[in-house]
Amino acid sequence: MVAPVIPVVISVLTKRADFLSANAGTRNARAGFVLLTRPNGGKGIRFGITVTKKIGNAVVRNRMKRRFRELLRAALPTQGLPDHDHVLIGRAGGVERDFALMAEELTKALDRAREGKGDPAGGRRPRKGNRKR
RNA sequence: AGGGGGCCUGAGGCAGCCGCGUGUUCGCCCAUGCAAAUGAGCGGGCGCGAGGAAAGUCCGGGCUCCACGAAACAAGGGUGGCGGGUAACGCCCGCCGGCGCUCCUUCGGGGGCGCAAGGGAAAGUGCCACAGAGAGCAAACCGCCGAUGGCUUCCCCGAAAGGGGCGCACAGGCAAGGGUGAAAGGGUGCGGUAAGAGCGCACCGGGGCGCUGGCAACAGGGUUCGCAUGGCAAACCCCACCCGGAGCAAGGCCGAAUAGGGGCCGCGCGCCUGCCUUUCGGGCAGGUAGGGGUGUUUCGCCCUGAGCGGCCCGGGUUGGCUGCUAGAGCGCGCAGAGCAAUCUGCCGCCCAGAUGAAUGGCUGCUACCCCGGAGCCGGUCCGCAAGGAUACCGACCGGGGAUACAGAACCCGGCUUAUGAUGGCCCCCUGAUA
Repeated sequence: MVAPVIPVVISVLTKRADFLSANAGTRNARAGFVLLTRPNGGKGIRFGITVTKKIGNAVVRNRMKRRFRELLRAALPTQGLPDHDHVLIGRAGGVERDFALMAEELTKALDRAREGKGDPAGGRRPRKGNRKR
């Protein structure tokens, strides 16, 4: 049996199925991002980042992903939920949002997730905007 | 100096802390192994780490697989002045002809800049809207003429017949001018004529045939023809030349849960009833023997009832590895050839290989622009000097602003499109003349 020097092992989500299942987890939305958390059955702390094409072109999306990685790198070893998948979904407000501000927001979102609280149950408001205008 | 335009360059730099991808090297540890070694992980050192467009995916190639005997033809697609460059191109360079603008002119022409898909229209078909009288074997609306023929209440001559004149615009002639149009059957001028017309002449333009120069596109000049034989080929078409298709999700390899397929071996494939079928025989349904599970066994219950077990083989889904970066490579290196594109030789260099996809976070200094300040500094100005002044320039201090377009995804050569600041060069216009 290997005795790990660093107890916290952080790995990256690479399978589409992992992202889809994370969708069913706890959901905490902030101005710049949405945090999804879901227990993964003893696979350690894992994270993933999703930025859709709606956010911008490739340069904007890559920059957002790099900043999110930096946020998670700083926060997960101490504040991450053990044996959970963490998925950050980029929102339009997070493109040039102040880094320190987003770090605070991530801390608060992780705190709420640890308490098991998410945004209102169901998470799916009745869709607006489908009406004919 | 100000304004406008074009081309090129350029794509901020340095440092600190934390962090990422990859290559290499060292160390530690783990797995397999007698060992050598191999593989995985962690840590340290060192090297490298997005673009001029990485973009759009519009052309041309390399590479890979598929198809194919060679070649030709057909079909389909593409290209289209000439020469050169190139691996190749629809790209690039040079030249030729055309058109536009502008300047000069001895009015013949010449210079500069720019634009363009620039083979063939007497091989054929088709089209030419609207406007206009007429648009393709031309036509006659306004107009001009009315010589010739015709008419004439007028005038003149004449005795009359008749003749002449002024007229009319009926026949007729004309296509200069007006008008329409993208385009109206060469242009300008003179002659000519009733009016006109290549009707005649001069020059220009054009067609045919030689000549000279040029590799050629073509140019020059000669001679001849008065010269209707539009435009569109980016409508079909004809001619010449080029092209097999698909793409790194190409292609190759590895392992193999589960389900299904094939082969071999071992055991089993029995019996009864009903139905179908042309036969040897076979098929279907039900039951039963048998087999399996539960259970210590009997009994019972459930499943199965013609297959069960073992070994091997190839294919699919998902995943991993590979292809994957040293090349038509790069160099504001040098020399040579060329007007140039580019090529040749020598020298130097190694410059991303990610795959939910590596460049980020925080901070300081500096670089660009604008505003303000202080006269401690250098110009500058005042003064003989000591010294003073601060409109302007630089340096200094303080504050503010701007930092674009955009992220490799197998790799090259182009094209197109996007793009903020800084330089450099050139052109045009206006103003000035130190």
